[in-house]
Amino acid sequence: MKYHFNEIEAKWQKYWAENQTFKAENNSEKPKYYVLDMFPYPSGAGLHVGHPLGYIASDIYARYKRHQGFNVLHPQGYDSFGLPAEQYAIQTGQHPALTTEENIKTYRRQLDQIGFSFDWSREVRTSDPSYYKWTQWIFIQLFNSWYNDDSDKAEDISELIKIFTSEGNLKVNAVCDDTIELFSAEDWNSFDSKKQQQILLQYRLTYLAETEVNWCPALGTVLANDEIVNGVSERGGHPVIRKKMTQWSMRISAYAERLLQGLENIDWTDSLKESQRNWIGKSVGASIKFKVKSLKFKVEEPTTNNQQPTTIEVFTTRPDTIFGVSFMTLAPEHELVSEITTPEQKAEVDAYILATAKRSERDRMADVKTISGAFTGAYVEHPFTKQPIPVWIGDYVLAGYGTGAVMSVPCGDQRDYDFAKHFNIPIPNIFEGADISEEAFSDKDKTIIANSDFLNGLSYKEATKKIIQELEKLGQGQGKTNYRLRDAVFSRQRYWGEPFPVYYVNSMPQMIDAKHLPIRLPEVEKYLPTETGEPPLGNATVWAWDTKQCSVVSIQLIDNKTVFPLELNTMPGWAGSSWYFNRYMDAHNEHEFASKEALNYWKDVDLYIGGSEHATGHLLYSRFWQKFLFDKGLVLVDEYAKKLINQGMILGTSAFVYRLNSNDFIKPVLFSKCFIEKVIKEEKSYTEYEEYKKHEKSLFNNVKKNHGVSMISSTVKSDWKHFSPIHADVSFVNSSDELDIEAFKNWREEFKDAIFITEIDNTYKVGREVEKMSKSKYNVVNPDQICVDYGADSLRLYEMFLGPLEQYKPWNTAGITGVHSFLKKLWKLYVGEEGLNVTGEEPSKDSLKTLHKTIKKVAEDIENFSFNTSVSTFMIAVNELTAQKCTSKDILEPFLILISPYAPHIAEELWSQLGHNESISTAPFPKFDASYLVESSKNYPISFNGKMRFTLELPMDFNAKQIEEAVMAHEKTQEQLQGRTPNKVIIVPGKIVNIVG
RNA sequence: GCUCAAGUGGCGGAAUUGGUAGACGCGCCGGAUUCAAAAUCCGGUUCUUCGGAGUGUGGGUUCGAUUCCCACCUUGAGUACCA
Repeated sequence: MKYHFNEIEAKWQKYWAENQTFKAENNSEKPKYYVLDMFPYPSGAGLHVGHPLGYIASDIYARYKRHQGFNVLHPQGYDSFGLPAEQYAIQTGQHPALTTEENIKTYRRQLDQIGFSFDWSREVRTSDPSYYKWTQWIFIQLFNSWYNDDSDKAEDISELIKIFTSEGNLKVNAVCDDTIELFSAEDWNSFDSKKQQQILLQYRLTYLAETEVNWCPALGTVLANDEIVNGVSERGGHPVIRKKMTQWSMRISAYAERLLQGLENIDWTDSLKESQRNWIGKSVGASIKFKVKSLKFKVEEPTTNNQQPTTIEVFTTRPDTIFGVSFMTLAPEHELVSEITTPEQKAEVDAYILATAKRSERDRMADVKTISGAFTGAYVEHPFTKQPIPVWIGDYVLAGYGTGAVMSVPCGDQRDYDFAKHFNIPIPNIFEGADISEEAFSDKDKTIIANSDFLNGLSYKEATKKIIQELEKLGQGQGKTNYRLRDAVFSRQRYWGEPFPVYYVNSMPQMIDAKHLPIRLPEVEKYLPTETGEPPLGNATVWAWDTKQCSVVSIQLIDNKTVFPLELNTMPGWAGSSWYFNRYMDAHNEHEFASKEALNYWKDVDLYIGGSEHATGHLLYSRFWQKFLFDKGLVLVDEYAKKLINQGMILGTSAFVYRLNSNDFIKPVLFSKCFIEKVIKEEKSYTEYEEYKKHEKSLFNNVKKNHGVSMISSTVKSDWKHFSPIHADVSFVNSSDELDIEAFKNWREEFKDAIFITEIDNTYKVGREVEKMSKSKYNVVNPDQICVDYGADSLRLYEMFLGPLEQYKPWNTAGITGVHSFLKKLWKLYVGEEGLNVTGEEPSKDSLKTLHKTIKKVAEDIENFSFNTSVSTFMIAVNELTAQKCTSKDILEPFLILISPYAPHIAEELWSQLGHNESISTAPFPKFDASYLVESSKNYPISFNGKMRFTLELPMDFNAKQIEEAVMAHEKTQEQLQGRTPNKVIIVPGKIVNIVG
């Protein structure tokens, strides 16, 4: 009986589906274990061999945990809202829901054929109304919450209203907009409803605000910072400009400190935690207020009735250097710029602002070295020396960070230093013993302050502490911690996303009552923005909220009395993926996003596997939402994933043909790899060069003869080095790098008549290079064909065998024959020509040893996520058992359980052939017994000065003295020593012998 | 620039606490089987001037270093005027 993998795999995939083998129950005697893969977006291209890598690893772990007696939750679903389906809809008119449905079908078929142990009964899709109902619901909870810094958690907005009603906002310690005005209870109660709503918006965890956004005109949408790469959109590479728009934002900044601290308690990779720390960007320093002088030496008289002079607030991490301030710099966008600029400087300042606004983010980044700025004509007063300090604007100061203003200390900050040099601003030195003639001195640890009044002689730490005290006394500053983390824009001008459960009364946003959710995505004629520049939902005809009927009605009924316009933006991609891991616990609950019982049972994800590209997007936002849900008592843990592993990317091995760049040939001329290599060698080796010249001659003669080219012009020869490598589809190339010329010719019209300059043996060899796997590089390898040719078990084993899970590694289909023939050997160990080979025979000592060392190694490997080494271990074990002619059921049966997480189909089949009626999936993992590994002797490596020269078999129970005697008496020892007496003999019993001297 | 990974045969990689470097597989070479091919099986495969040398380079610690320390080089990823 042969190993018919296709039949076996189809049979067991059907069995698992029909018997719901991997369905997880929400209550069980067994301990729980939750294994999760990062949410896939079902793209139209389907899976390539790189995608399942993480899924295979998590599947092995999930199956292993079932063998260990855990109740395993291993779900899968789709992050099915997103831009590609929408862009396809724009191009073809096909509804994104249809495209998405088809893509999901393809994905599902591909996933099923690899034999994953997913519990498909819990599948979720973010674009399904029964799912996004709860995304909308969470949005409403965020809207109805504010962040109380005193209790350090989110609280209900009704609590805040109570405080406002009874005592105003003077004592409220909340995370809110910076521009909040102070009011008393009387003020609050006298405000009209609109004003009250405006104020509350400044506190809510999701709020509507005019924000400067990254607007991409080509896509007609706003992009998040992490969707922009090098100043252009990540998708499509379109230019991005800055624009002010009214947008929903998420007050993630409220959670900055907790998101940072939370990293200490989770077992995620260090590089990922580091990225999140950088992204949160905590810096400790002080905020300092500088009073603006209208005239050069006089503080401006208060003009408003609140009796406060205009001040500029700065954030600095070096308040200790305050006596080194020689100018102030504001971002050109700073709101005080127009107010403080003097009439004489107005023209210059306006021109500068205009120039910087025109420059795209990309331009600004491209030339960081160009120093530019303008003097406003205004001065501020130094809080201690009372000296005037000129105020400049410069685009090296970012409006979005800190207060958008810096106190410039050129002696201590390189950018301030460069700016001062460029504009001839004085650079006072306030550091003892520091040389600032060439560059700024920014070493905090070596700082000793000088020329700074009461700070003289102090270190950075001492001076910082002292100056903050002094600033507080003056009421002009305090210690402050700043975070780089910005509030996240939550509006997208797109169609294919979650609609907001929001309508507008008197231009103020109102939440639709949760009981009317979901608010379904309306139908539209076109998926583009409207002619007036509104988002695609502006095309919807039935998109207004009737507050009487509590339903979505035609926009023609809008009267702004009982029928109001609905929000036209949709939510971003990260909305649905920020909480899906909780939904899997209770995927079909219609009354709650998940029941208390389910949440209490599963609690959190024990193992989360996915790509590191989500480090600062999904993985930060989802932690934020989880913390919010935790504050509201809706989930039981504030970090949802205990352990997270990043799988590395599988890279493609691209194939290249080399086209000669010459106009002398009408047809493309493609050169085989050997010529290219010779060209490279040309400069290196004379003999090679001569040989190559001979080649060249016969080559061109050949070209002339076969292709009727009568002349080779001299330009061709001078252009000889100029080849263009062109990607060839890897499916035309065999394992010896030979190109299927006919297939290549038929591939694309332009190559139909191409002239191929082959190797001497008439084969055409392609060049190879490792690159990211992508359609455009024609190096994508599809798992479907591999499953047909070698089977899913081979694919699973091979993906693991390639190398460590976390590493980047190139795919090479040729190598799969190794694991495939291993599976055939495994099969043969159990099944012979006439049927099953397995007997009730007593196992041999050697076979027991093989089994138990395999149990030990495989268990350790899985615990350490070292799946590649397990595959080697299986190979070794099968080689050994075959050599031992092992037929014993006592060995072969437990061995199947070991391999079942990796190659589940073959394991199930052989398991059933051994007479089991139940699936192998929950068979208990074999127990390791160390007694089978005890050796009676050890083959000692005998080293001389650390170099191993020979080995010597000695009894295990020899002590150091006996070993030494045996070694010294050995003839090879004497041979090595050549009469010398060793200085020292190091003996580690059971390990090594090292003779020194 | 900064942060984080990683550098081992022709290739993917192994060596878990410092103790026989190159396991396992691919590829390649030789052989068996076959009319032939595929498949299968067996043997070999770091380099070598056959003394040895050897884990990116140069130092160091140690009886002993792929493993620990210092400096540097290269590659990849992330981030970037963050005050």
